[in-house]
Amino acid sequence: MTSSPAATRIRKPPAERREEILTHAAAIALEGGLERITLRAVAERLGVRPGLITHYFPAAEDLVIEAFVRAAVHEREQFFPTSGEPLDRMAHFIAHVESGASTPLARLWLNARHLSRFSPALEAALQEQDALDRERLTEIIEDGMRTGRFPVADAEAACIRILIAVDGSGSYVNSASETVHPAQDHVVADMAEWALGLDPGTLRAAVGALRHPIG
Amino acid sequence: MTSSPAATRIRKPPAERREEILTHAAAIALEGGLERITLRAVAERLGVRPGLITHYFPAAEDLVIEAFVRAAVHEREQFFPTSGEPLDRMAHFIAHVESGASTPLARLWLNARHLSRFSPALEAALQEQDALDRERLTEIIEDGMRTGRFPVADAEAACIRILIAVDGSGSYVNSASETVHPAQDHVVADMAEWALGLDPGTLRAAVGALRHPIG
DNA sequence: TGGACTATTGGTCAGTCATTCAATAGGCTG
DNA sequence: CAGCCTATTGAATGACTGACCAATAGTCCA
Repeated sequence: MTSSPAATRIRKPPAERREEILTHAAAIALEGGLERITLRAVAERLGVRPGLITHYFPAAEDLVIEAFVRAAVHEREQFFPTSGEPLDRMAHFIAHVESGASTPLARLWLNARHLSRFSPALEAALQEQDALDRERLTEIIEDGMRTGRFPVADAEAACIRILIAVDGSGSYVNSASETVHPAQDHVVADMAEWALGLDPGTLRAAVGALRHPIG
Repeated sequence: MTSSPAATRIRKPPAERREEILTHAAAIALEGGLERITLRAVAERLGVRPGLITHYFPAAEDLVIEAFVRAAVHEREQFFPTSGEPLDRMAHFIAHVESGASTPLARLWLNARHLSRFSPALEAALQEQDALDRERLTEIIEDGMRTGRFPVADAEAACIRILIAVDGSGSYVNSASETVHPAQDHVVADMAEWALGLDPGTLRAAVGALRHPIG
């Protein structure tokens, strides 16, 4: 539509072009899955010839991995607020998961978790990103423990339990059907309450308060 | 090894051949993943020409789906014991998951959950199998509720919570590294205790008793 | 302004995949 | 034992994929 069939060749500084490629590859991965990141698909989106992608990423697998990392890093910012009370930060995290806003990311993780079976390099990248998530979440929990807000004793154990709840409910992200049971919608909040030693309903209330702020 | 290069052509009754194809396809899926089910791969395993597979499965996708179902159905029997006290049956289920015996199946489910993104037919089959698992597990829970062994009120909610724990811990099945935290090894038992309203340690003990029976 | 560096192109190649179809031959039935 | 039915083969096709490489042309610098 926009460009003429034989568009004039545009030459960009390597760093910028590489950036551009990664951005579009990450977008493709989020939209359609990591296996849709092909030299041709990325090239077409950029209005460029496939050979150019090979020039920047001699091994296509590396592009896939870097695109995954980029998407994971970028989306993480949506999850973890930088400041606030530990309970609110936890509620924010859970609200983001339960709202469905994290669906594309959940799909991507499911995708990567499976694909890592065939690619040790992707597996390594995935574990690194996993560790970063654990770090962030553990921080929040430790904050809450310091202030006495979270009665739990072992922050890492709680973190792992919460993340397993997140991954577990994220398993169904590709199942189109409606929720099987109402409990499913709030599993993460419920399990987090249990994992953190909070009174039942504490987190659900905090999550609700986030959605309908009073003041 | 066994067959001569130009083996004589063996003609089998269609039902038997079809069965054979499905069995080998399911084996391939369990070993290397659903995407390894190719006409050529299956044919080679059977000592047969690819065209024959097409003859029985005109659309390759159907073979993949049926192979997945076959593997899922077959493996389910390993999970759910037919008789015994509800607590023991639950413990058996959890022991099977936590022992690592279910690893190949967990990999397969992860695989199918991701692939179902691209195939509505696979997605339907997957949901059907999912429902069967829920049914089996819910039965056990309802049994335990009837006898007063499980204090929980909502069997389906408990079932969903337990399965989410299973799927959540199954997410890491392709991550080669050792366990990050000891809590990870027993998440399913711990979460199940919580979901069923059992005293902490009840299920862990029951699982342990299964592994080291006294009498 | 001219020249060098290299980003970009265009084309090729080998590999994998599913699908299609006419020809072949195994084994049951009359 | 002859003949039919169809399970099975062999080969070709087209659509993908990543990788490779020589030719081309932007853009910056001397």
